[in-house]
Amino acid sequence: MREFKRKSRVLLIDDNADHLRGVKELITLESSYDVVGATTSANIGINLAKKYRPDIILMDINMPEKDGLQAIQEIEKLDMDIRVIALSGYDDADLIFRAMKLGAKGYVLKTMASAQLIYAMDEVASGKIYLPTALTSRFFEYFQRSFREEAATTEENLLTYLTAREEEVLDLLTQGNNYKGIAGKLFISETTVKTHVNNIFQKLQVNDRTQAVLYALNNGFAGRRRSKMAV
Amino acid sequence: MREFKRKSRVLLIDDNADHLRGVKELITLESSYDVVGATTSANIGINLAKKYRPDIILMDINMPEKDGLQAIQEIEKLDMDIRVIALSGYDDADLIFRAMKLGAKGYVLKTMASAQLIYAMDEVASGKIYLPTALTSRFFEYFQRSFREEAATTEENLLTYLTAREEEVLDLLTQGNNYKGIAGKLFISETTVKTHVNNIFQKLQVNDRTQAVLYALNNGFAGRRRSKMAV
DNA sequence: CGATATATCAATCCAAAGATGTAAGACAAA
DNA sequence: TTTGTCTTACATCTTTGGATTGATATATCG
Repeated sequence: MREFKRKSRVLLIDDNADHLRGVKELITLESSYDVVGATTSANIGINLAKKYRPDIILMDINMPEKDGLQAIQEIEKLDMDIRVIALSGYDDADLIFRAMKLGAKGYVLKTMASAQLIYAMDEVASGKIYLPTALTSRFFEYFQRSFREEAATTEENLLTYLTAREEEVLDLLTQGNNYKGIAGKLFISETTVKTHVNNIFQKLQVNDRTQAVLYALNNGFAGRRRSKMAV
Repeated sequence: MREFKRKSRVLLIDDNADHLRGVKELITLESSYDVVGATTSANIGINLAKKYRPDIILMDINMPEKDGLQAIQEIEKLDMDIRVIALSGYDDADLIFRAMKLGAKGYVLKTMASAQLIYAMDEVASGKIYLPTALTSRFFEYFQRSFREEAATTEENLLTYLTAREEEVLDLLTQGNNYKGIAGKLFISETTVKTHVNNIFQKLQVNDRTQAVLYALNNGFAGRRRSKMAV
């Protein structure tokens, strides 16, 4: 089956013309890839991508004119099943993290052996996501650090002092309910809700419902709302 | 230098006694590791960890009594530089994601060759984070999917209708300020703030400040507050 | 058993928040 | 210049929210 697979079509985007030429030659030597375009401009590259619908894009992400990361984002938005491999001169954890977050299917250093680039392309062409082991380690260090910081602040958590009922009330607060709404949903009177809410304020050491909601969300109160990580 | 390195101390936690014994034998055969403990109970394991301070823990994460993930979390909280490698029978993306998020330094399938387990231990002992390539791919698929969904919902965003000043006001709202606080910080009168806030309510189609804040936080309003991903 | 914690409800009272309408000055685009 | 948007500001009125005090019923725990 493998020998009948059609060649994968590759688009190259790299503002360094020399490097662009080098990579192009390297890939053209590989019988399993066709270079359908090569440009030093991210914007032109995006247009070429729309036009030629390559299978894979090798994208330099350290470009002055337009940020390669932004270009990745725009290409992903097209939702055309174009797989982007980020090329970079730096093994900066933050860069790796952001590239992968934006949907890059691989991240390869320019200093790496050409065999590794081809291997990455093979893996990505077959639908996998490829990160060199060393970069995977870096990625995870960054990834875990961002959660360790969270965990640290979650240590002493005023939320633990809330009773079960108070948690229910707080949960409804974090959904934007007012007293009447909460009372209706819990089948209790509005004044009872007021009592609970006031007790919550005392325990969380806040002055109003907005602050209570913010405290809850910033301190691991799930509230069935999925959240995010800043880019 | 390598031959002078002291043996790494390993603690095994696996509720399956047979598997526990097998792994113990396997590791004892390796000259570079000492098994300092082996237990079928997560709780006992945590206590052993405190007592013997192993370098590495191999932790089964599919245990009925106590969740292995929770055990990882507790061990990480100890902050004793104990490196946990998750052992699991399943290559479930969500399990991998949560284990790594909680600080596991590796994730190895029980079905994998023993050589791979030893390799993972070698890598982790040397300070790296190790995930088999296949699992790395799974992890990233999960990782990227969680962001794609975000991007999708952020498409049509009522926040874009806000003026610059309104965004400033909303930002202060998401920090728990009341009218007086916002007026003071922006050097404008309280009535002006009221005007802005009311306009914000109209544009975001909400009824009160809490709902406005929730809308902002759930729709990519950065608000200089780092956020999280639910476990 | 008595002490304590929780959940329920009510009556006040004051402050804060929200709705609505109006309007003036700045500024940019048509 | 005119038009429109944005920012500022005020007055008025209604509703909601928050603080406080006190009361009752029901568990749970020692």
